[in-house]
Amino acid sequence: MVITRTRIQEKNRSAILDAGLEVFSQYGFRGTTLDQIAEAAGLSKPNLLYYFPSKEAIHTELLESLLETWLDPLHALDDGGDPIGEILDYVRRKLEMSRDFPRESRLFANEILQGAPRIDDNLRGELKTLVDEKAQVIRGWIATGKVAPVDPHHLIFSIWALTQHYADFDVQVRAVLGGADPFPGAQAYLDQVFRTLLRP
Amino acid sequence: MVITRTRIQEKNRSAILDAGLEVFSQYGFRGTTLDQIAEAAGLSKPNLLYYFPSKEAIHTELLESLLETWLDPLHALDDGGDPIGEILDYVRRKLEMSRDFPRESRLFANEILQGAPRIDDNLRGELKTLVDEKAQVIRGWIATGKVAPVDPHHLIFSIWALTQHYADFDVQVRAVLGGADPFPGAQAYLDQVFRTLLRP
DNA sequence: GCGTGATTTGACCAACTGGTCAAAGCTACG
DNA sequence: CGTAGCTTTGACCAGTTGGTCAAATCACGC
Repeated sequence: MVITRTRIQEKNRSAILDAGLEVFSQYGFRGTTLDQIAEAAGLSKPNLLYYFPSKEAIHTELLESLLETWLDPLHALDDGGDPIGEILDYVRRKLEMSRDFPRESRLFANEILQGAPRIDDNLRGELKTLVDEKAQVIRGWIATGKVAPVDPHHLIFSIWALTQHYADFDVQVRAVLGGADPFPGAQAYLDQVFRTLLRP
Repeated sequence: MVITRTRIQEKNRSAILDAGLEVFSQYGFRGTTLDQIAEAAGLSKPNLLYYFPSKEAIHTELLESLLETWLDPLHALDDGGDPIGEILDYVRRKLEMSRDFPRESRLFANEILQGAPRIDDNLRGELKTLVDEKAQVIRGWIATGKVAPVDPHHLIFSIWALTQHYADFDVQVRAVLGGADPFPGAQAYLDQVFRTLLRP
């Protein structure tokens, strides 16, 4: 079954999703109102509900498309590549996502802070499977002496923490830096951290 | 002016603050209702408002007492101590706070995610001052060759990110680990990360 | 330019929200 | 005891919330 959509539908649906991302990522699901989304999207509230059946539906669609793209960089971690280069590339890609898609990062953070009520299954299923698989790859690299021995799970957590921090805690980081763009410095610092950590 | 309080006041005020911490840290300010707090505290809503003038007042009091204690570990970073030992101790203390006071960490994360509307001044003022001061201490250690050359600001950010991650993203971390306690492993991993990073 | 289906909206609703208030209940102290 | 002041609550209020609906408006192929 193919969903056909007019140009108007295309335009308004994406305006709503963009507005929803903006507001949900700041206030979380419960803290967001349909009126806020409607205003950000430049539509009336009943018009919102012509395109989406409920507030929940907007949030669900955002979360789903987020999860899809969120793990792409980890998927790309290649068993056959140069180990340290692969990991440093992963860090770079994740940091770029924090820079280019901070709202998506915050939407995810909000969901987790609330106890992940809507994506708990995904975390325990798809995510865990993927992480376990990549942890095995890293273990292989360690076994052959190409990477210093580290706990692969905590290594992955630390990459998430360090990169997402620059999106999720952006205001704090910029406040401390006096407003300067943190990303160039972050890139260099993270490179240094993981290079020294992983050198065998 | 000394505020005197009866035992009942003492007990109920702290029950409300505890309940508020529980709910605010999960749903943020806007996403939290007085009824939720009242139920968690085991009081009626009017009774809540007998002890605090408004929802805002509960939140403000929580944030203030949080900020006070949140930076204590950083204050303790001692110019005169053993450089690498001082930094590793700071990491340890911050990780212990994530383990023992995860709700406080999440309350703070929620506030920052929302753009820090209530603590922006504090971030740009007190926090920035303290961080700049400690960054100077670290720069001194680097200059005398006691610590490898790293960007001190990003070093501090990375300590915050790595330790708070275990509180703020607890459900995700445990989902991936299959429910196991992450903290012993985190402690060992973070020790390793900063030891290798900072060794001159 | 006309008609049909897509789009938009004002008016509306019940439930919930933060907050008030007067009256009732309770407690400590003389 | 008794009572003055502390504590608790049911009833209430105005504003907000997610969501509905019928009617009005619009866009597009014929």
